[in-house]
Amino acid sequence: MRTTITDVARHAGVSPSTVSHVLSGNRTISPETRARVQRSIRALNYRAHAGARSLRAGQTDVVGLVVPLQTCYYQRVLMPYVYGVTEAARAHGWNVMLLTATDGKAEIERAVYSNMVDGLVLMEVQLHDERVPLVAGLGRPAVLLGMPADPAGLAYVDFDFEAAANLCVEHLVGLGHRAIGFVGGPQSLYDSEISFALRTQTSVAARLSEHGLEFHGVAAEPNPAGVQLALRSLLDQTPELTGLIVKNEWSVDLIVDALNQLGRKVPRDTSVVVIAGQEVASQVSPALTYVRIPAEELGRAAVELLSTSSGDAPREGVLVPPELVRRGSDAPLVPAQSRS
Amino acid sequence: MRTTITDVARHAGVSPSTVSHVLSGNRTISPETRARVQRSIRALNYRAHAGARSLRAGQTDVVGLVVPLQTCYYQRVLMPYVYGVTEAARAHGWNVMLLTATDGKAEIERAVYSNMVDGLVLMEVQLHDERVPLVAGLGRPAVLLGMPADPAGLAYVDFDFEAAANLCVEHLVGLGHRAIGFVGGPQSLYDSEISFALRTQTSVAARLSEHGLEFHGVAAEPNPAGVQLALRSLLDQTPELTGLIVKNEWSVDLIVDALNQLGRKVPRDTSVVVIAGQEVASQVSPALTYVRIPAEELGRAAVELLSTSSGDAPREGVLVPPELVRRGSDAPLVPAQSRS
DNA sequence: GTGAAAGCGCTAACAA
DNA sequence: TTGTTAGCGCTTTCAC
Repeated sequence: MRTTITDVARHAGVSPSTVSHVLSGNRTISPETRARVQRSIRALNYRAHAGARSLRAGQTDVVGLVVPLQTCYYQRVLMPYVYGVTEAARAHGWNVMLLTATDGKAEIERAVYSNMVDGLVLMEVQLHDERVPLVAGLGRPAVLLGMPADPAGLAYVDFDFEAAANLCVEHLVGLGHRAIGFVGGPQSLYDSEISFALRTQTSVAARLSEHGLEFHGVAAEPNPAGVQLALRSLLDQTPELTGLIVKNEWSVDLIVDALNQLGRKVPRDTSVVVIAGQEVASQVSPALTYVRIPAEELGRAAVELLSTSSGDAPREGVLVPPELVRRGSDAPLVPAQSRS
Repeated sequence: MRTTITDVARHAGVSPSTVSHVLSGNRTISPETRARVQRSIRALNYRAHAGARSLRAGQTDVVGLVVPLQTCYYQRVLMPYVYGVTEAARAHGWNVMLLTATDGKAEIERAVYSNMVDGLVLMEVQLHDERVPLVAGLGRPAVLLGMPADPAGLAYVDFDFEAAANLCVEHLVGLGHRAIGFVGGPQSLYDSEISFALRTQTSVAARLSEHGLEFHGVAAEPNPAGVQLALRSLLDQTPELTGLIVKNEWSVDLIVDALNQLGRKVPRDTSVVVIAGQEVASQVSPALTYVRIPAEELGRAAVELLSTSSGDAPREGVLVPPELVRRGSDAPLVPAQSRS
């Protein structure tokens, strides 16, 4: 049998409402009574029934985390976001329910309409994401972890991939490079219009063009063969490339190898700058110059924003600015004829 | 205002109990009434209030997934398990609540005693895990995703790491290798007695000893420097090694490189066999001979086991047998003097 | 085949 | 400062 608030009340010799108020703290209780009740709570190991509480209070203290897990190979990138979200949620006294929306909208609707969650955090937001208008119409606090083309009045948090792309271009151009290539994620990311993938690529192209430079990009599938294929095709078509911007979590540990196999030394022949999460970038040897995606912080920020979005005012987005860390895979351009 | 069962009843011109029975299906309802009610449900977009239902029914249809996320660098390995668990849970009509037990037992107790979850799946089980006796005493269905020293009557699912270790040893011995080294996970895994880490290492040592061979093992920290350091120290102490068994998710993509840098070609000088999840092993170039850890299947199996553990009978464990896949990083031993 | 009504455990408005 | 009580939305026994 469950321990109920009535059990505690009986044990402490008070009424249930007194116990309730000791718990919630919104009534002045005499110190003695409070102490006695708390002792009983401890003694009986009492916890309020979450269902009853949510029925009565109309809120659950649960955040729904919507993660489309079907993109299997993307999983290793997702975990730090999840971690950030759950940590921040706990700090607010909230629990996290995993909504792996393979059926897309249905699961979200169910969770909200059946009052299982108070609010939502959406991960893996696409540029044109059908979940965004759906969630916007739900009338619940919701935060997008990723920037869509139209946030529909929802708050969002994202890494500033445009600025990151620009930073990479400026860095390489500043080192004298004029022929700069781009290695992007798997084609499927672009097909499904995953927000960051498109934004990064577009910005690289735009900023190169501002410098009067051409854009040379490839998509690389998430495996060794795919990366090698992509690199080869890129360098076959444009052998004069001396700078490489890489936004592809799966190629990071392969890129230097692949370049070596194509007869290019890093950074002597080719400078490489990577945009990636820390856990990816820091695994690699030799250390790569990179722009870190602060996944965990982004997850945290999403929950913080959620805690603010109870109001009805349409919320704006937050873009976290990038920072470039030099780690030795980049070097000033040396004219070909003067190389040792 | 929420849509309630009473709203639906009114809309359909029946009583709430009729609606309830249409939903649950445990009463014979005339086809016309059923159709009318279902139309109303559809029309009003009705979903039962999860809290009310759990209050009344005494169950939540929620599974608590206990993931100690604090071991940050371990995150990339965890996701496939999470995926398997959530998929299988959905198939049972269950939701998944993420319990990132940084405070260990407190969060588990809270979730159970406040009736937020019907059952538990524990990940990252340690050999002597304080959560195991705790959960065993909770009287709720629970499954361990990992084998502890004493399951305390709880069901568990795990990969058969002993068998995997044996398989690796036998394979290398079968190829003629007599000096075989072992590269294990970070020291912290052994310190916290993470079950699989200890079991693997112990089994490798035991099986080697059965063949009259010595055990030479190192722990490697999860970064390039750590792996190189570990390998160097291993090969400094035992330069005659020609076979290497690797159970370290972070070194997989570094091991061949590191061996090259130490002047050893794979598989000519050194044969390498890896125990790792697919998403790790398949990312590497050149392809490594490996024993795949079927993380997703293990997650699924845990939930299946949970669906069976409603009974009170103490449950037994399931060990999933390993399989070795040859991919080219191993070769028969060639005596040193006959090498080209 | 269907309806009325009690009660799951909790909170808060109302009483004292 | 504390107790009494109604009712959140649902299921299910009991009655018809």
